[in-house]
Amino acid sequence: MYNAPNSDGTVGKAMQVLDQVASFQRPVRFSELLANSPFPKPTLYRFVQTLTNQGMLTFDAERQTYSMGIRLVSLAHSAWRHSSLAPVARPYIEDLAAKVGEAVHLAQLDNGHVLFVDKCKVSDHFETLAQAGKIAPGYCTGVGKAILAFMPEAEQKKALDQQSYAACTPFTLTNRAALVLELEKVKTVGVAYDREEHEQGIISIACPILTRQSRVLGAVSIATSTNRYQIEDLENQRPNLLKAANLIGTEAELWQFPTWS
Amino acid sequence: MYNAPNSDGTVGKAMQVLDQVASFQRPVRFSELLANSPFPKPTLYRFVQTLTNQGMLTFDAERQTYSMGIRLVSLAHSAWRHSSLAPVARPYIEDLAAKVGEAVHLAQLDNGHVLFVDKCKVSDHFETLAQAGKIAPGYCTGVGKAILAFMPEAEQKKALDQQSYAACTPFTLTNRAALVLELEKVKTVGVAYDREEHEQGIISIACPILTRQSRVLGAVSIATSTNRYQIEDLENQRPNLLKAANLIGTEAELWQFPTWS
DNA sequence: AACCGTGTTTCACTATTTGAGACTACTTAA
DNA sequence: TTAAGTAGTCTCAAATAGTGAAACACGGTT
Repeated sequence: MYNAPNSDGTVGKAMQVLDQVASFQRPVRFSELLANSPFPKPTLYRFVQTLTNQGMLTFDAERQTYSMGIRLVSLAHSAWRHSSLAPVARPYIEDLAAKVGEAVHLAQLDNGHVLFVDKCKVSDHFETLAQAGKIAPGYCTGVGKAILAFMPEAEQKKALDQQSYAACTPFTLTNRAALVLELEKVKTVGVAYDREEHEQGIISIACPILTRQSRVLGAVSIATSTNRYQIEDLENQRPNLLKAANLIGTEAELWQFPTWS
Repeated sequence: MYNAPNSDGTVGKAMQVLDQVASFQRPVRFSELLANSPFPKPTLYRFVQTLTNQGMLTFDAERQTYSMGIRLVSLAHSAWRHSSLAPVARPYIEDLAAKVGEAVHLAQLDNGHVLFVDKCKVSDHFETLAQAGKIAPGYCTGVGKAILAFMPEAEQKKALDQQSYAACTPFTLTNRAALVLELEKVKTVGVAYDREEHEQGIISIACPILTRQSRVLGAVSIATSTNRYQIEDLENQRPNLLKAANLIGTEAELWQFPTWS
């Protein structure tokens, strides 16, 4: 997903290795990495060593396995605090979650994929950290469609090319044409719906977070289960959702001008 | 802090640049970076370009500023899930926080510095993400001392060399000898106290999380303010703290976690 | 028009990366 | 016990990628 067609140098390759380790979702041995690696043995070996030195990976000497290093957690702390909408949006999504009594998601788009940067659910607050950082496809989620619909055309085109259009559920839009049509509707209506397109039984209403210049920063959504509500019920929350998105948008804008206005 | 005495190659330098951007705690212009950089202009320029391509940094074209990229958030998500104590410890520290009604911290040691991987505070649950990833010194925090005291001698020596021994408050132990003495006490007593050594008005009781083989994985602490309680009051929570640490230790072991050193 | 401060590009020079292969250490099979 | 196998580490000449002084482009000031 990140491995650009033409890599940029040694650093790019190292990042590729990082991704690879991450993709295993568990501690991994050198030989396992090697088996799925485009790099020859000594090259991969050096990368892994370097990354370990740097704290981007950690090596368990007992088990001879590598996993993601905690330096990443600390770098990401910084990223989250200073490059995501989450810190400014926090009070608003909390508020919204409390008001509607359902899960509220906050997302940004990252290379065509929806990155959940925060989540707020009244019933169990502690799911938060586990969810922030999660990645989902853009073409079949409410937040994804909301962001895509409001992107500048050139960027949108690029992002649309990156979607897989795999059928997550029977309701998923599985081709680009259908998605484009849907996005047009989203743009005129102002909100996007996820009608069980990503996960069966889960629906959501999402709207983009825009600056005053109509640049899309991210999206907020209210998600719920079909056991409890239907799309029509979510529709009732639309004013609340729009208000929250609007507040976040204006505040984020202010926050982007720290000293020099 | 991470830039090993002798850097490892291009990748190491790139990471150094990442750290530098992170250290600004805000979007930063190229020239600002250049001013504090050991690298000549074009070199730095290329690094910044590469890192941006890779999604490790993001560039705001309007404002001409760089900040940490959201790819880091997604990589860190993986790190947090698979290489930190947090996921296993979560239920226990929540439980502990609820029982004692004070903030509970969970930390690991990373290159001599305490990395807070989780935090739980009954009054406001949502501070969590903002706190996880925070870095504090090892020599003047409860969790830091608890971890240091129980480290294998060789590693401990290395970690002690990395402390700055700066006086955060009038109560800080400001030299290695004093700290070593304290650590010995900690080791015999089994818990460490932070007597306003890091921040004035903040005290804590901390204890290490150990495996059955007495390998130290991290530490938990209960922190409070001197406005409400004294060290003696925290002492009463000792059984609860030890029990939680013990439970986390055994559970973490089952999960077969890697070492961090 | 001349000047200055950013940010970007060029290009010859050089240091780093590269990877086939050799080597070690440890495990399994005979 | 030795032989064969497997995972991990090291070496070194060749190739590549990184380096940075200098020069360029661009917008804003004086």
